[in-house]
Parts: sequence; structure tokens; C-alpha cells
Amino acid sequence: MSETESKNFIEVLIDKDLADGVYDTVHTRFPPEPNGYLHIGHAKSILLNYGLAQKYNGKFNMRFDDTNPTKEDIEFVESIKEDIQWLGADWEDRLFFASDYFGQMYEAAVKLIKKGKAYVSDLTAEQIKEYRGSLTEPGREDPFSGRSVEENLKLFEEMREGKYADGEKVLRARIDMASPNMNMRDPVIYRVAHMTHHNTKDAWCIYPMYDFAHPIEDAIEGITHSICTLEFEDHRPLYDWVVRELEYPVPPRQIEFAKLYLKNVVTGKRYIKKLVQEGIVDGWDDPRLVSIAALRRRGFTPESIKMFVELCGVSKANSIADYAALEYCIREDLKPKVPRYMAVLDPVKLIIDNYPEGQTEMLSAVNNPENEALGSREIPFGRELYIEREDFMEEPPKKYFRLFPGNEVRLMNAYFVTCTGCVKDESGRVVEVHCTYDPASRGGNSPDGRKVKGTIHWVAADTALTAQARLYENIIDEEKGVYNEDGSLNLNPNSLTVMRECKLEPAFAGVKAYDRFQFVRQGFFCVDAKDSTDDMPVFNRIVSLKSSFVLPKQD
RNA sequence: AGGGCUAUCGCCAAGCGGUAAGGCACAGCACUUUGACUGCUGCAUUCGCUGGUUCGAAUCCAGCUAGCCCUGCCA
Repeated sequence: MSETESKNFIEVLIDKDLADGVYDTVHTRFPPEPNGYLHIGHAKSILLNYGLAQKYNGKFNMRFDDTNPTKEDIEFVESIKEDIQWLGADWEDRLFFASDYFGQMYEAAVKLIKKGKAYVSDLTAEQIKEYRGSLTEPGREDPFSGRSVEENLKLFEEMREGKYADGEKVLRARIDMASPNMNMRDPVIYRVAHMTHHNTKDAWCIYPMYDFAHPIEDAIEGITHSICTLEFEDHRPLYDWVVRELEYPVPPRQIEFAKLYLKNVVTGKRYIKKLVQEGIVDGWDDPRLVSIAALRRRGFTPESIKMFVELCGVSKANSIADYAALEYCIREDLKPKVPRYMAVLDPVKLIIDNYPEGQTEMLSAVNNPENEALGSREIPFGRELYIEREDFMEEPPKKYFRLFPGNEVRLMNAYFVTCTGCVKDESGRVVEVHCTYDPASRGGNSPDGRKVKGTIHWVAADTALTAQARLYENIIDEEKGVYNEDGSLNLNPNSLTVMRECKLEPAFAGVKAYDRFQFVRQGFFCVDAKDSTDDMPVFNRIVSLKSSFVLPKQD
């Protein structure tokens, strides 16, 4: 980090805390509930928390906030850990479970009861809601709030012993039923739930609520800055109340920031669930989604996601980032790192009429002109090749630099060729493009120094690998689908995926996991590792090609 | 008795009383064995609105307006 780089508001707050001596270190955490898969929004939180710990030479904890067994599953624990490790956030030996603190939380509740700050209520959920009042009316005193400390202690003990059914009794914090902040109107801090917990099994039948548990978890672990999203802003007074009443010597401080949303992307869990159920997407890791697993499958690197998160910045203003920014990041990251092979997504034959029939030769190609360390490869060349269908036009518009009758272009790494015409089938579809080559231009340069304006990708017809290309569109944009007024999703599934047979140069054969064929025409990789096999690579081209080879606008 | 938060270019985002950083996107030029990349140039006389304070306001004050969040025994 350079000195001139501006700090985000969280860093400013931390600097002040450090300067004021509120804390002498920085300790952050990422506390997901294991109830689903992580997505790009979580990545922001993970990288923010981990980044802060690193920047301030502090520590970063991994913690599963598993206080509600009705929603959680061990299945998600492993996937979350995997995603975080993939992103590069290192919790070292500090992996915790909120459920490991249930004993301490119970004791904390007892302490509150003894201080007269909590009481057991027999009200039903409906009654509690009713007594809570509304946004404009104050709540009414819980009729059970007058119970003595002894009685509360006894009742709470009985709750823990399993004497009461789910919902029969709850423990409430005694704060202020007339508070304008609903969270302060005697919030429930413990409920009864006879259920097997993925971690503590049947040890408990009462579970703490988030508002009570979270500050305790933070305090126990010595967290200094508890960073969460904006919707918890109203909970901060309660968070502070808990750490104050429990008298923790170094109370953690909660800081809220705005979530990261992406334009034209489905993020809601219920929508994703619907997409999966209806078979519109493969599952939670479908490349069109933005779960960490999907991004990984799609070819994004941890570095690119980190870059994206940093590019977006941290603030308290609700915002929606452009997908283009994410694409920019993966391009930047992959640019110098990956070999750039040639591929043809929508093949059409190119026949070189003056090239000897039956002859082939090997040509050398640099793998990445911006990175000599990536070396070079030998690629076969012959009389019949495949080129991109859109690289030929019988009647070219102005400023079209590629193949059209009479025009000369360079076959990248090979020869100059001049188009002589094409052959069409009955329907008028071009089936062959013909040309002649200049033998003196081997390697891609003409000895007489003449220039060509276009350079196109190609693949030798008889040695090309055939692949199934699955071309994806993002789930939501103006044409592919829209949200209805009732909130449901209206999609045209057929528009979202196009299967196409494409041609790859033989260099692909040596690559086991074609894991990043991002921009085929630009020589970047992003192959769907999940589906690829040695003889039939399958790759996704989800990110649109950056303006290259797009026809110039007609004016 | 409602409360909290936010509002600076198409999208993010600095700025914290001294006269609007940066990135993405977009456009133009140059370069180019990927129309990519790279380089250069352009892109808010203006900071949600209206008043006020001040020599000076995006920054302070007042009043509006808009958006998001809050009435789970979810997190």
C-alpha cells in the first residue's frame, strides 16, 4: 500500500482507535452461518476482514456462526472453508464455531438474569410480536417481566433441562419496550429448540439468538473490529448493550459497510433455488451464477476477485457494481499469466488453393508475447484450415480488416493469405472460403515489407481438436429475463446457453484442466474444468469478448 | 414516537471550509503478428433540492426530497 493511497472509512476508524489507545491491535473475523454457499458478496467481506488484519499486522479468525440448528448443515461448513482458502484468506489455527461457546453464553445469560437484565417470558411468539408495538407505537411491558431473579434463574435452568417445549418460554433482555429502535424492545436472547445441532448434537435444547451470541463470540475471541453489513446498523446499540452489561474488559466495536451487488446478476437465494429447481442452471456452481464456486468454475482467479473487491471499494452507500469491472479484473490478471492459444468458436473451412495437397508443416508460436517465460509451441499447418465464420465477409462493410474477396490478411503465426472467394450451399450459407498464400511470408511477415491490417486465428483442419463450447449469457439482462412485479423471475432459458462445436489447436491436448479460457479470440483460457475430458474438452465462454473482432458500427 | 443510514460523472469512489483524485465504461488518435494489449487525449464550472453562515461551502447550519434497512422465538 502506497502512502498516497486513500484509506477507506473503516481504516480511518481503525487508525483513530489505535491512536486513541482503544485497542492496541487489530483482530477481525469472518462469521458466516453455514446455511448456504458463499458468493461474490461474501468475498468482499472475507477479503476486507482478512486484508485489514494483514494491513495492520493483526489477526483474522474464521468462525461459523452456527447458533440456529434449524437452518444449518455440516455440508456447508466444508464448502465455505474450501472457498475461503481458495480466496487466499488464511485463518491459520483460528477456526472457531459459535456453538463451542454455548456454555459461556449460557453463563452470560445467567449473569444477565442475576443483574436483573433478563427475564423468562411465557408469551407466545404472536403475543411477543403484539406487545412489541409497531414502528410508530411503543411496545407494552411483558406481563412476565416482573419475575424475581430467583424465579428467572430457576425457569431458565428448566429451559436448559428440556422441561419446556419449543416456543413455550424464551429469555428476554430487559432494555426498553418504548425504544424507537425495535431491536431494543426487550429482545429475545434465548429460545427453546429441541433439535440436534450439527456440532453440539443433543447437548443443548436452548439456543442463543444472534444479537446476544455475536457480541459474546467477538469478545471471547478478542475481536477488536467486528465488521458486518449495513442492515445490522440498528443492532449496534444492542451489540454494545450486551458487551457492556457482560462487562468485557476490551469491548469489540461493530462497524457496518454496504454489501456488494452486481448488475445483471441474480443474487437472491430464493431465485437461485428456483433456477436450480427448474433446471435452468446446473446448480449452485453454475457458471452463470456468482457463487465463489461458480466463479472458480468459470475461470476467475482468486487474484482477479481480490482485485475486483478492491476496485469496488468500501463505503456505506448502497451500490451496484458493473459486471464490466469484474471482467476487467480477470483480463488484467490473466493477461501475463496464461498461454494464448488459438481457437475457432464458429468454424468455417479455409482452403489454401496454392498450398501443396497432403503437405503439412510445423510452425512456431510464442505462447504469450507479454511473457517470454511461457515459451513457445509448435503448431501444425496445412492446406485446409478452420477460421472463424465471422472472419470472412463476402461484402465487407467499411473498415472491415479481415477476409473478403481480394483482401490479404495474416494467419497468426503462419502466412499471409489473399482471399479469392467462397463456396456456398443451396441455402446460401458459406461452406468454404478460398485463398492463396504467400510462401515467402512464413512466420507472418512478408520479406518485401508489405503490411496487412488484419490478423486472424486459425486451426489446421485435420489436427484440430473438436470441442463442445457452451456459450453462456449472464442470467439477467434486459433481453434474457426480467423480474416480474410479484418478484418472480421470467426467463427465456433457451437464450441463456448455446452449445456449439468449436475447433481448438492441438496445444490444448496437453492441458489437463482447461481452467481458464476466458477470452478465446484473445488467446485467454476458460474451460469448464468440471466437464472437460482429455479427448473432449468443454469450455465456457461466458464473459463477452472485449470489443475485438466485433464489427464496426455502421454509420 | 417512529428510528437508523445513504445521496459527488453511465457504474464504483476520493474529498472532512480554500476553489471537484482515481478506476471501470465510453469516445478519438497512435502503435500493434490477437480490431486485444500498450501509450496519449477527451469525458462533473459542479457535488439530491432550497435557503442560510462565510472573503470563500461538496465540505458548516436549517428545511425539504429520494433511496435502503428495522415490528423473526433468522443471521
